[in-house]
Amino acid sequence: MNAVGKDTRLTADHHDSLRLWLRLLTCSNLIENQVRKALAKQFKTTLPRFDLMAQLERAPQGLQMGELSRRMLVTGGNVTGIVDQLERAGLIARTADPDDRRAYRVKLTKEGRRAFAKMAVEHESWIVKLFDGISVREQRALNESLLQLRTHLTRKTS
Amino acid sequence: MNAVGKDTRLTADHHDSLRLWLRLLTCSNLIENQVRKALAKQFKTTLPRFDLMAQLERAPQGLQMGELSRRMLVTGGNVTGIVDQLERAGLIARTADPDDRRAYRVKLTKEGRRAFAKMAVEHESWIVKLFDGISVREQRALNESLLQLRTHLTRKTS
DNA sequence: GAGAATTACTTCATATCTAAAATATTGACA
DNA sequence: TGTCAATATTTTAGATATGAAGTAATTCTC
Repeated sequence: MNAVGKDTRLTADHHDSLRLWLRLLTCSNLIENQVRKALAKQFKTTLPRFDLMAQLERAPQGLQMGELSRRMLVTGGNVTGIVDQLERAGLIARTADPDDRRAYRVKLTKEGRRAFAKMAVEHESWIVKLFDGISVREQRALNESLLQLRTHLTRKTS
Repeated sequence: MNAVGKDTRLTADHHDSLRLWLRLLTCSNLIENQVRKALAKQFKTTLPRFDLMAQLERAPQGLQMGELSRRMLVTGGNVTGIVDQLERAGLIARTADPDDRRAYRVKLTKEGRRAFAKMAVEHESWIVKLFDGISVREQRALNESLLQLRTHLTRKTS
C-alpha cells in the first residue's frame, strides 16, 4: 500500500472511532432519558439516586463516600449532595466507620431496601422493553464487545 | 422446553439486557469524563458547548433552538443556557429567522468556526487514542451494532 | 514520635440539566 | 376572519455535575 492509500485508510479509521463514540453516546442518552422519565413519573425519584441505591444494594456492609464516587464515576462533592438527599428521605444512613474516623459507611435503611426492591423490578422491565426487538444473539454480542471496551477504557483511563 | 426452563431462560435474558445497559452507560461515562477533562484543560470549554458547536458546524445555514434541542437530546431550557454562554463568548450568534418571528437561527460566527476547527482536530485525536488497542474489525462490529440499536431506540422512544 | 504528605469528606462557585409555567407567534378551522 | 390549539423560546425552581479549596484524620518517613 502506498503512502496515500495508507493515509486514506487511517483517516477512515479515525472517522470510524469518532462515529463509534457518537453512536455510543446517543444510545446511552436515549436510554438514560427514558429511564429518568420513568423514575420521575412512577417513583418521584431521579437516576443518580437510583444509581446510588443500586450500588449500596450490592454492598450490604455499606460503602464509603469515596467508594461510591469511584463506582458511580462522579466526583466526591456530587456524592455528598445525593447522599444528603437520600438521607433526608430516610432511605440511606451514614454510619461511623469503625476503622477510620474520617470516613462514613453509607448503608441502605430497611425502608431504603424495600423502596429499592420495588424500583429495581420496574427498572429491569423498562430496560427489557427498550431492548425488546433486538435479538438475544445481537444483545449478547454487544454485551461482549462492551465488556471488552470497558476493560480497555478502564485500563487506559485509570 | 418446559415452563420452568422457559422461565429460567427469560430471567437470564432479562439480566442480560440490564447488564448490557449498565456496560453501555459505563463506557459512555468513561469516555465522556476523559473528553470533558481534555476540553477543560486544553480549551477552557465544556462538553455541551463543544457539542452544540459541533451541531452548528454541520449546519451552515444555522439551526433553530428547538432543532438543537432535539439533536442534542436535551431540553429547550438547557439549550437556552448554553447558547447564552456561547453567544456571550462571541462564538455563535442568534439571527432572526426570516420565516418565523418566534424562532432564531443560531449560527457559528467566523471566530466560532475557527475555534471549533481547532478543537475538532484535537477531539478526534483523543477519541482515536482512547480506542487505540481495539481492533478495527471490533470497532466496525460495535459501530454496526450501535447503529442498529440507535435505530431501534429512536423508533421505540419517539 | 513529630512533621509532612496523603486520604476522606464537605463546602463553594459555577455550569448543566429537567420539568413546568409563562410569553409570543403561527396556523388551522368554523 | 376571529378563535384557539400548537409551536418556539425563555424563565424559574430545584437537582445534578465539576474543580478547587478547606477541614479532619491517617499514614508515611526520618
